[in-house]
Amino acid sequence: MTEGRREPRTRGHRKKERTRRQLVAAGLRVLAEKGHGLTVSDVVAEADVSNGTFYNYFADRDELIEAVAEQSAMALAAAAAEEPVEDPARRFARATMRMLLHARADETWARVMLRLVGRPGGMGVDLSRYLREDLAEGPAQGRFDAGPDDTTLDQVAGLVIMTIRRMVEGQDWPDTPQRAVTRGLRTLGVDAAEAEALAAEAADSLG
Amino acid sequence: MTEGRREPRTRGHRKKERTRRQLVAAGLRVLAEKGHGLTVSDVVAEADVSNGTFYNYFADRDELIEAVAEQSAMALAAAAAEEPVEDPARRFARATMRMLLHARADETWARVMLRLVGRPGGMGVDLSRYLREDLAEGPAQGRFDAGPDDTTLDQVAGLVIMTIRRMVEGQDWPDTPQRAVTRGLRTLGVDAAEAEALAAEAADSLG
DNA sequence: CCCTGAATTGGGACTATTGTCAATATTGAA
DNA sequence: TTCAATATTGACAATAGTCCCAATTCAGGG
Repeated sequence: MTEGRREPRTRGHRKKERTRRQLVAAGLRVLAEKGHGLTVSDVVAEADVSNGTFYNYFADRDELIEAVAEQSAMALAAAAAEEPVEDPARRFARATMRMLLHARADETWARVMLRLVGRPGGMGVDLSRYLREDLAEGPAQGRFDAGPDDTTLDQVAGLVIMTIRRMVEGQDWPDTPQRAVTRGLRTLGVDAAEAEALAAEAADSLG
Repeated sequence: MTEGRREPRTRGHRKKERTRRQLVAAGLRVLAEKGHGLTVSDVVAEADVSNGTFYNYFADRDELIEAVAEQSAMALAAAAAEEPVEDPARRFARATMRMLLHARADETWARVMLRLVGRPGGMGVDLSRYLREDLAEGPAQGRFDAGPDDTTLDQVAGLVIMTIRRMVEGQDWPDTPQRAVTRGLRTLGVDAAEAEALAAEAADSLG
């Protein structure tokens, strides 16, 4: 959107890009260790660059966190995409379940994802993207009853977000992820029985 | 949770509580004027108290913003509650539409609401509360097909949040609020035709 | 191959803001 | 009036974010 350093053109520039990766990697480590009290000072110390350099790559502290989260989310999405699951509904169920279980297992990550909702560009990038792909194929295969219009996408993404939120708040039950996945499938037009079955299957094989 | 000064016991203490209201009021003014670049210094200057006093009432800057947002949301909810609308479905449609239109009209407010999602206690308080009331009556009147279980609540709240988000990002259409309301009603079990009608009615009378 | 100039990145001192704390002032009750 | 509890204050420490200058890199022309 704003800058998005695309396609480093020269090999020199490409080498410079390493600094950004250093910062993101350092951010990930610091975030993992100190949870949410992440400090720019910590990160630059860990990455072994100066304070000023940090702001050459990120507008503010949150933008680094966002980058870390995006990388994390992408790793998850990539893992989901590697599975050769044909049925879009089943793929959706598995990807969503994977995300919810990950959120439950790693609270820091979950909180970061939640914060992303309140950020300008965040999340339209990660969460939605990996959902949109599944949603697009559904109707073509007669799996879902509606195309992935904006509102449907909002609703499914919103369900995931609010479910993560519920888990972070500790107001969840053991079957919260499964119920959320069931809801998501039903929202997409999968009938009740099948939605239950797919969600249960995903919960069994991933949980 | 932590302290929560509840029920001022003496009239003197009650008088002291005025400081908090001063701060929230000042926060509202500053927020309205300087948008998001709100500063604690600005607020304490506006409220005419010292820096230290601020932190007697709020753990950090965001907590004040949260309080301001909560007050705002509550005002909205109160306005909705005053209307003598019997039908829970219609009431839900109107309240939700009101919120979405408000978000569209006041971007600062919308952004603040979005940030609330990523905060510890925020939002479970405001958005959910005013929805829950409507959701609870629906089944009793045979209006909705399901009780307000956690997942349903998550899904409706999530839809509202993501719709606000879409509007803030500028990726909305003129009929985005109406479509979101329709979706919300359908999620609650209202049939398609009726959902359309109620959403349209709400859009007409409030827009 | 080596200059040169433009452009980009790195550095770190500096400013601004947030958040802490111990001392002080105010309040309510006895 | 005195005491205990609580609110207020402003100086202080920690952290975020800015800015300008030095170092590096690249392209192009001797």
